[in-house]
Amino acid sequence: MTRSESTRIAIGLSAAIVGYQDQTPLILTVREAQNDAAMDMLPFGPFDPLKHRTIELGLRAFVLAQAGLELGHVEQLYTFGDRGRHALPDDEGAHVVSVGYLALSRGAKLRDKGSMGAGFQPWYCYFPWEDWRMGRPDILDEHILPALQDWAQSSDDAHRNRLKLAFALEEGLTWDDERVLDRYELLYEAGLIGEAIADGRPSFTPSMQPDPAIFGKAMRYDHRRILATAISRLRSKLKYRPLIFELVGEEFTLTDLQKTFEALAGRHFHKQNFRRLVETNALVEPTGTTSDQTGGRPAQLFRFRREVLLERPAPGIRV
Amino acid sequence: MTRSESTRIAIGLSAAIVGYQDQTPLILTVREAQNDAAMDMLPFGPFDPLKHRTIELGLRAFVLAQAGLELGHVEQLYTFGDRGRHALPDDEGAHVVSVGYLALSRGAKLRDKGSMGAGFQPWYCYFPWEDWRMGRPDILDEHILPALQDWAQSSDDAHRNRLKLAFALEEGLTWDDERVLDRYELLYEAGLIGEAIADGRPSFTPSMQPDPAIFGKAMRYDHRRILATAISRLRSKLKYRPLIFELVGEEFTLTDLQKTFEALAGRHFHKQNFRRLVETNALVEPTGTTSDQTGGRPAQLFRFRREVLLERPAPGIRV
DNA sequence: TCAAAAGTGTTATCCTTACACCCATGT
DNA sequence: ACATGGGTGTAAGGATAACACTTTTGA
Repeated sequence: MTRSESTRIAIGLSAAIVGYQDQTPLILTVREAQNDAAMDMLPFGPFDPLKHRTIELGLRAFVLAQAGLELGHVEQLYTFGDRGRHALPDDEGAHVVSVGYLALSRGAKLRDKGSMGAGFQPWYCYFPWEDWRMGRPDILDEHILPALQDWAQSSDDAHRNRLKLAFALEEGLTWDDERVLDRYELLYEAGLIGEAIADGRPSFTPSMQPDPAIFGKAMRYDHRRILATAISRLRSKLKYRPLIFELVGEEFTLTDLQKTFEALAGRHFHKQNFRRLVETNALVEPTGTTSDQTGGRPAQLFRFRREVLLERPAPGIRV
Repeated sequence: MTRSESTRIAIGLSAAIVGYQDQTPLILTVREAQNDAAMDMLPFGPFDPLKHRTIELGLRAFVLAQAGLELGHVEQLYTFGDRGRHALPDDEGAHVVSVGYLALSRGAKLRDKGSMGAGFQPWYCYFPWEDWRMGRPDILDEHILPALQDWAQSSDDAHRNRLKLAFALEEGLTWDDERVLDRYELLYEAGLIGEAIADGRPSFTPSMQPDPAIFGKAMRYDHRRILATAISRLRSKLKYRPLIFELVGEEFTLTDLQKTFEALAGRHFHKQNFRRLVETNALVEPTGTTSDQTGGRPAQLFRFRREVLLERPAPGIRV
């Protein structure tokens, strides 16, 4: 109950900053050379309560300073305090608690190929199995699930059941786009991804480095876990908050909007139902103009009806 | 990006530990004498990463040491890092980041009247306007809403709209039992509750101390805000996770279960619909025995079907 | 005239909500 | 007999999921 015995600890901030361009959800990563390969991380930095009144303000400031980005919606994800969570290169015995954030940013542009430093990267290159827009990914049945099943065989019931639910392995279960974190954690525990090997976990297939085309690109520290948390949260929140409008332009066609939504959710939606939901919830209003950039019939342009925020308790698109 | 420049900070843990007895949701508070009154706080203490591998383990340990309680379900709520969040009595310039937790505990017993120290207290004595089980609380229309409306009159549109949504002030809007935090924050911003006065906020009615029978009992620091967050989270989570079974005994009647649920949600549910949901989701199974403690027809006893956790992706009771 | 994409009408189904009613026990 | 609380059937209304179809442009 006494406060004075507290240990002094360093607070780190990690940010999953989401953008969107050309039907591709993007995530801001910092790329670093590492013995003739490259390693990605999320932007992260210290939180200094002397300089910033709240953690969120600290985050906005360091992202602005480091990447020149103004953030829109920002929300806290989770605070990790694991001691042996990761070995820091410059760790002189500081104990680190790290606070993860999700943020949205307009006008993101894809990183130049081969560039280092900060840049936006398609998020599915870290989670290829999460993109079902071209149908169920082949890598699931060809590589991921066999490897996971192998591991589960020699594991316990609890693991087998988590596997069953997270990957919808039984008749009657359906793939839940929100379970990104569950699936990532299972892959980690099974020792199938780079981070597990880096953390010195007993790997089930220790002989080979996991193929990034199958198991995704590894990230430094636990940053891919934070990203998984961010995607889970965003996919879930889109259903009851109009966050999607922070990623499209001021004016957009309904197809634009749907494509953006589908890119984030990683799956397709029924066109008519999507439109009805948007209309029923009064989320958009026509601008009166049309766009002929479509290739076919020109599309009506819409804008976000900001007023919904004042009218409805939970405006979103639950599909 | 460099870690070494981090400021050293103390990490505090605050826990909202929920129990249940006799149709009353309880919360563990620590009561302290304060110039011939008493002041309640949540149990809180420092997190020491040298002693505990994760924050959650640290929390379990300090609750066990301090209150002798074994916790069931534990989940993180939010991390606050406000500089001027509250003045600590023994603050020698330490900057505090505090991590809030929600936890459930079986077998809680109501605090002895007048006792000091740790004990379970009905949570509605901190939020009397949140208990709608005996109908819409009179204090809302008689005191709370008039005071809030007064304040909103001299405030801006954003405040008026938040007020409208949080308290369902218009035809077509319904009281949302999950918006506990929204409502608390409005009362705080309006300067209507004790904490706002303690924090030196400009009070709208500075002349009188708020009546605890109307505006609830104040708590130390921002602990009532953490409790509001906990209630919001718990009410929401009950709808898709079977947490309710951590608060009832091994065996229970369906009416017991419903009463517990209603106590937490702060409102009544349709008996048949509640039962159908419990049955449809296969959450319980009959033990085959009956209880004649009921006063009327003896009731069948049920137990939680643990297997649902392995079968269904999101088993809960959405009413 | 055809391809491409926009945009719409309608139905079958399920889930939610609420009504009204019956049942088994103690006093 | 009747009060008390346990326990159930069923119908109305609304939300959801999917079908197939028409419209408007550019090439």
